[in-house]
Amino acid sequence: MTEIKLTNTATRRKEIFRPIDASNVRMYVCGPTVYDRAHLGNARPAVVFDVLFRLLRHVYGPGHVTYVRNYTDIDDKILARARETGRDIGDITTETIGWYEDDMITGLGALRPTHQPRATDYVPQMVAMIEDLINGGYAYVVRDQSNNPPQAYVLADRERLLEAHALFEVDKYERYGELSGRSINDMIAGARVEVAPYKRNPMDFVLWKPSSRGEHDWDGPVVAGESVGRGRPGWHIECSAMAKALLGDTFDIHCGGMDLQFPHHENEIAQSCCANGTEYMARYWLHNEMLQVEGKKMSKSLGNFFTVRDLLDQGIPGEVIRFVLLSTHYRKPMDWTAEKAQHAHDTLSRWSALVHQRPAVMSAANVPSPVDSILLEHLGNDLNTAAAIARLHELFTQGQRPDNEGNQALGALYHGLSELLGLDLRSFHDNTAMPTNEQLLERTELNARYDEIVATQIDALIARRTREKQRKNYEEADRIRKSLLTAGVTVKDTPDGPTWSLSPDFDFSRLEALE
RNA sequence: GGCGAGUUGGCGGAGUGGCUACGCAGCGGAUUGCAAAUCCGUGUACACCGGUUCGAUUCCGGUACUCGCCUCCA
Repeated sequence: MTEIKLTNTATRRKEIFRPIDASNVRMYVCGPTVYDRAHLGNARPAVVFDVLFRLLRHVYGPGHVTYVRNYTDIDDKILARARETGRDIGDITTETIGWYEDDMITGLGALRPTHQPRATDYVPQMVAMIEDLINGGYAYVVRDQSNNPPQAYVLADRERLLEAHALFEVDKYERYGELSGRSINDMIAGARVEVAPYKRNPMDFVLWKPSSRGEHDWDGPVVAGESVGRGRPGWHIECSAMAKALLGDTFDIHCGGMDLQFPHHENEIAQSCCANGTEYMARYWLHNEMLQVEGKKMSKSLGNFFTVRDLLDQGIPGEVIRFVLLSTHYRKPMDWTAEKAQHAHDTLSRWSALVHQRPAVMSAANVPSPVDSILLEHLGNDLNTAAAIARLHELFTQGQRPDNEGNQALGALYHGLSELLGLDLRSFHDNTAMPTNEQLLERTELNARYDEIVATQIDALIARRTREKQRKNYEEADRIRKSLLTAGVTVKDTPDGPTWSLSPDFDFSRLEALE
């Protein structure tokens, strides 16, 4: 059996993965808050941990891995969006979830997780967990009686202000801070947390909070026969409750972005361990590093981000996005650049062209075959997707041989790529240059229509050249190709006929001048 | 202020206490009517300063720089 090693944030070491129950390996990934399109940074964990899911399925069997990725569908940002647009919250979240699945599953080729729970479907479980925490002495209920309520509150909300918060008391969990390597004292020293006079410790975090509008709320926890009041769950308890409901009190692997390590994951551990009475929540904690765009941090507040849909709409195939995301190890910061997209595109084009040329490989594509052991070894080594891709390059070189050995190498390339990295070369067809960042930003629907007209004219010219070639009139054929090249159109002859691609400096007006 | 990560050849990007990563680009050659693709060959890279060692890019310590988290964020 392939050995899988994973870098465990909890121990800061690379460890050999040993499942709690090999017949049901359980993993949880913190999913998106569904109020808007997923951006490129959201795609990184979705793609990287999809590879982990594929690897676990390969090693333990597809029926023996349970993968949960949640949807946070109740949150301040969603409420704000509903208020801004006047739309129903359920409409917004349902639509956004549809987008997410279009982008990640259809667009980027991620497998559908076993369960994709919506937080709002698990509120009773959250309430029960909060009750356990309060009854166990790990959490407390306070009423916010501060004299200066935020301006946002209107008179009608005054009553709500007296509704209670349920807070987790971090001092009651001695291992608080262990995952992120912080002590509570350190955190307080440099914390920029809101000063909330009703907190026993500034680091205490909310489990249940009153709704400011009395809408979209639920019956709260009941302690000693008395209700805490209507409201909604805090963000952290959502994941604890969903993980418990679908994976059990403890499970194998918990994944998410580095930025969630603290406070989100720290809080999840505190809640789950205290409520469930367990030593640990998950055995292995995996965190992916952040993604930047052209050397700058991508963040919503800076407004410099691309959504996955932007890239897909503007001519970058999902396979290219996925390839770029996997070409850097998940624990390293990675920079998204247009140049990388171009390189990824060129590589996939070459691989796919060769695979398409081999009937033997194509006809065997649907037949299961052993995955290349070196490839598997790289992936088992803490998801070293970059090394795995290097191995695929080697298989590609071997695959150039026109004999059976070449076919086998190519078959290994094909199968490894499709099964473990999630990239199917058969569906990859693209011959255009990747857009530059400027083009990405400027392209519009109008441009797309314009491109179509250009394509028609280029096709016509190439057809002319083909005719001239057939008449062995090479001079004329070369003249046409050279002219196209001047305009930024590169023509290549392949066994299946000529294809063309545009260079970034393609200029339609120069093409017209040739006519 | 607290916590943490990183710095590899022109670029991207793995990895290792001594042995070619890999890809792109470049250069030389082969092949193809010419191109493209492909093939072969080709680069004494590991931020800096110390230490450990027979030997360090790889381990330890320090310096510099970059970045992230601590606040909704993957």
